[in-house]
Amino acid sequence: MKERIELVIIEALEAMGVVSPEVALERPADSLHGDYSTNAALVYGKKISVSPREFAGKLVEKILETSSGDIEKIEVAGAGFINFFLSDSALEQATYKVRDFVKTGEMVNIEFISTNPTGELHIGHGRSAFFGDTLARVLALAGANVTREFYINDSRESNQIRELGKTALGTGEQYKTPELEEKMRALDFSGNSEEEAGAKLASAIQASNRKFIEEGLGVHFDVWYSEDKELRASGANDKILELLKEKNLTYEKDGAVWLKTTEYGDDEDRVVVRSDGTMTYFVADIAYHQNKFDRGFQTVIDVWGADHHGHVKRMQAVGKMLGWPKSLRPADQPIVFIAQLVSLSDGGVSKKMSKRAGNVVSLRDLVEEFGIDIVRWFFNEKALSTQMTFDMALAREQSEKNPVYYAQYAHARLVSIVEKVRGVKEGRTNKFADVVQIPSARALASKITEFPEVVMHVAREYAVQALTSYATMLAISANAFYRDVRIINDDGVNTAALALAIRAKETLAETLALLGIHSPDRM
RNA sequence: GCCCUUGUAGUUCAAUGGAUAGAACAGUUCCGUCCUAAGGAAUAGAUGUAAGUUCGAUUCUUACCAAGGGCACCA
Repeated sequence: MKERIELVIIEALEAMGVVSPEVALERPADSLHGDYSTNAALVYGKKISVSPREFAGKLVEKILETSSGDIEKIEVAGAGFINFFLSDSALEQATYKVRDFVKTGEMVNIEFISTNPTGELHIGHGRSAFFGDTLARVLALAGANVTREFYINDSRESNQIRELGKTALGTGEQYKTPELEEKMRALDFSGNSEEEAGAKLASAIQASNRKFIEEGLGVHFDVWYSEDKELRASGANDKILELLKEKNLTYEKDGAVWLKTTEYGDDEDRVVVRSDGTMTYFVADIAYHQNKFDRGFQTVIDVWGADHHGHVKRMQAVGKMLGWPKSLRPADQPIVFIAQLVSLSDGGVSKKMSKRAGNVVSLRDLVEEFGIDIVRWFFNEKALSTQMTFDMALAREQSEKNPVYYAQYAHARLVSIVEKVRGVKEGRTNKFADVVQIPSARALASKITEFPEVVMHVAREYAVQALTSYATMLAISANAFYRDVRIINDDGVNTAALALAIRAKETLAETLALLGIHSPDRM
C-alpha cells in the first residue's frame, strides 16, 4: 500500500516537472493526520521558490487526477504536509494482504557471537547473539538468502590456545574458572603438547558453548567455521599472505612482515607475520573474509563487540586492497556492526564488569534467572550502539510486570476470544467497513498494515529495536480494540471484528517470532 | 595524547531535517456484575553546554563537558 501511494506521488511530481523525485512517506504519529503523510511539498516547493502550501495544493490536484480508490481523502496541513486517508476498502485489503515480500535472493552472510573457545558466554555476547539472530530472521523474511555463521577462533597457532594448553597441563592459570576445571577433569592430557592440550580443551568448551547457543538461546547457525581447519590447516592463510606479498602490499621490518594498511586509510601498518615466523590472527581474518566473498556473498555482515572496533579500519583497508564488493552501505565494506558493551548495575549502583573482580555475569545465569523471552526483549529493545545498562534489580522487579508480558498478554487475550467464539452463532455487524467506524478498530487495522513496512525498515536500516516498539504499539492497539469492541455479544459473533482480532493475533505472533519470543495462548 | 561510540522524562529505552519528541516501569487520581485487571481512563515529567548551517536542528558541523571502548609482533 505504501509503495502504491508513493508511486502516485512520484508520478504527480514528475507531471509537474520534477526530475526523478524522491518521496518520503511517513506514518504520522497522530491518526488525525491520516494513515500516511509526506513532506514532499516542503522539499520541492522550496526548490522552485513556491510556498510549500501553494505547492502542496497543486500537487494534491495532480494526485487526485490519477489516484485510484485507495485514497479516501487528502488534505494539506501545517507548513505544507500532505496527509492521506485510506479508503475502507484499501485498508481492508492491506490488513488482510498476504505478506508477499519480494524474494531478492541477495546472498547475505551474517557472522555473530563468535566467542573464543576459552570460556563461556557472558552477558556482553547477548547483544551480538540476539541482534544477529533477529536481523537474520528479518533479512530472510524480507527476501534475502541468509547464511548465519559462527567463527571459531581455534587456531593452534594462536596464543590463546597455547595459554589454554598451559592451563590444561597445570603450567598456567589463564582462563581458569570452576567450570573450566570441571571440563579439565573429564579430559586426559597426558603426553600432550601445549598446542594439543589447548586444542582438546578448546574443543570441549566450544561443544558446550554450541549446545548453550542452540538450546539455551535458541539461536541457530548454518555454518560453524573453524579457523584451525578451514584457514590454518587448509593453507588458506598461506595463500592469502602470498597474494598480499605478490601485490607488493607487504614489507619487512624488525624481522616481521607488515601490511601497508596505512596507504588504504588505516592509522598504522599492521604485522601479519611475527618475527618468530608465526602468523597473526589478522591474516586469518583477511583470509576468512576473502573466503566469504569467494563463496559468493554479496553482503557480508560482521557483528563485533566494542572491544574490537579498532579492527574496523584495518579490515576496511584490506577491503580496498583486495577489491571486495561494495556492500549495501557504500562506506563500509564489509558491514561491521559494533555492539557496545553491557554494563551492570544493581539497584542503581553501577558495576564495571571485570573478570578480575569476578563479577562477570554469564549469559547462562541471566537466561536462567529471567527466562529467554525477557532477556531477548531487554537486549533487542535497545539500538546496538547504546551502551546499555542491565539493571539486575530493575529486571527482577519488572519480571512480573514488563513490556514483554504486556505484548504476550495481549496475544493471550486475543487467543482466548477466538477459542470462546466456537459454537456461537453469527451476529449482525459483519462488515469490515462497519467495524472500522470505531476509532480503535480502525487504528488497529492501520497498525496491522504497518507490519511489512516495519520489516522493510529493519531490513534496510538494521534497526532491530524497531520490532519491540512495534510489538508494544500493536499490543496497545489490540487492548484498546478489546476494550471498545465486543466480539461476542447478545446477538452472537461479530465476524468482521473477530477476523480483525485474528489478524491482530497473527501479526503480533509474527512480530514476536522475529524477536525469538514466544506467543503464549494462555497466561 | 590520538581514534571510535554515546549523552533524551526519576529510571530503562524509542523517534524524526519538519506538524503536539513516543513507550515502559516508578509517581499522583480514578475504573471491579463487563470476551483474561498481567487490563483500562486521567495526570505530571526530558533532547548535556555553547555556537554554526537551514525557512525549520533533538537529528547535520564545530568546540566544550561527561560516560564507555580502543590505541600489541593478544584474539
